[in-house]
Amino acid sequence: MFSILNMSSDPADLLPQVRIRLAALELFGQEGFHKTTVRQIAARAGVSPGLVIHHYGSKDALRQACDDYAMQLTLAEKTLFMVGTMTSVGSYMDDHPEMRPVFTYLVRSLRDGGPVAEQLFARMCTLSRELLDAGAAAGLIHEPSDPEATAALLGAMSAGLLVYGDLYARQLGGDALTDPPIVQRYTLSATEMFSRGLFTDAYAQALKAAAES
Amino acid sequence: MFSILNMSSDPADLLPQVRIRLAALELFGQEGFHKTTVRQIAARAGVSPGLVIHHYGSKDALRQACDDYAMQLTLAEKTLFMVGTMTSVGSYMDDHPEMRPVFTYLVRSLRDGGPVAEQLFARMCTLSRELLDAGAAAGLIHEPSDPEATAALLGAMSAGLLVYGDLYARQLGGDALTDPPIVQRYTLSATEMFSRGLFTDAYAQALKAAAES
DNA sequence: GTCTATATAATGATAGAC
DNA sequence: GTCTATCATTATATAGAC
Repeated sequence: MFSILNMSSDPADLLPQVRIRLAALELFGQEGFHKTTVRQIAARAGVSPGLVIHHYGSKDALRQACDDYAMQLTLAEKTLFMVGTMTSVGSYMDDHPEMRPVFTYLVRSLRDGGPVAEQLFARMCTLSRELLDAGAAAGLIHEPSDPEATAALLGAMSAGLLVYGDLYARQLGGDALTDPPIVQRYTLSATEMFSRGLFTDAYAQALKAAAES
Repeated sequence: MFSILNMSSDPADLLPQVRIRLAALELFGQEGFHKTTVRQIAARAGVSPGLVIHHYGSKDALRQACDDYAMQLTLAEKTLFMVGTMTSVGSYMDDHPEMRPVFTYLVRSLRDGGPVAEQLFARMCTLSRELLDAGAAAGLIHEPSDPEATAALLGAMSAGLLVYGDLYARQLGGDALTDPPIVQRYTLSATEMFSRGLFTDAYAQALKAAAES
């Protein structure tokens, strides 16, 4: 029920508990956990500092609530956090603006380390592995000799692009990874790198021989 | 002069100023700037908290001193921080154990963001570009159609491997990226990915056509 | 449930003796 | 240069009125 009334875009319609959690999610994501104070969260949520603690017990427990909330939301979104689908993050955010703070929060968590980062990273590796297997089955991808290691490598690369997307874009004279000209150059160069490859055959064989010895 | 006496391995031989900076470098690198307190730094350096501030003026200025020190040391080390040479980091650290805290500090800085992270990232992109050009000139590497974007992509991937090397290794059942079995699997899978490529020709052409439209 | 006011602890930084 | 002692600020968390 209430499905028609759902999703009011006015924050004032939300319960204080929820406003507090959303405010914390935004601030933790933008400023980091340690730099964010309970008072800032309270101010942004429009409540008193005491109420923040009253509802969540402690600042740490509030972070846990944000972790749970963010992970729950992204478990439903399989396509996020993959190097191959990185370019579609921009349009996804345009369609789901309410997910932007969640995305920012998770990227920040990935940077800060901790349990959420481990979960996210493992998830990115699993997704990479699934895409790898599906692609191989469909004849789109050469089956790697060590799929597990290849998937983990793709996971680390995806994480790097997620965390350093802005620096990457700035290196190319843009503002964000989701800017159309940046997306274009990213897609073309990544496709090139992942198809033709970088190394010539002679170089690859020399490297392989050296590694196996 | 004093070259023969140089490099005492006993921390107690160092000036308090230097011990303080080294202690801060280690703690900032391991725990992060915000979580590290002046008192912790003082305790590790074996001095009083007051002396830390007396020598460096403020905690922020002390961080700046660590930044300068770490960057100065790595400017001399061209080979560090490259995806291609990632596997040699382990043996490099074995030969230069005094560089390990510096390495940890820089990886932490890369995670925390800020000016040092930007410098490091830009440097990794520049190094990637140089290796790309040199490899192309030597006939080891296919010249990319967009070398700048390709170098930036390699920079982001390198950063990801640096920051998530431990998670990558754990995903493969190891402890650290520098463990021999992990190095072996990394090298083989990366060589494969960067030579034969992942995508089949048909898939690559389809992707390229979609991106150019 | 929500607020105001406050307790308590820890922090960065200072002052002054030696 | 170095220490001890302390200040002033800020943080989380609590207590009690409404």
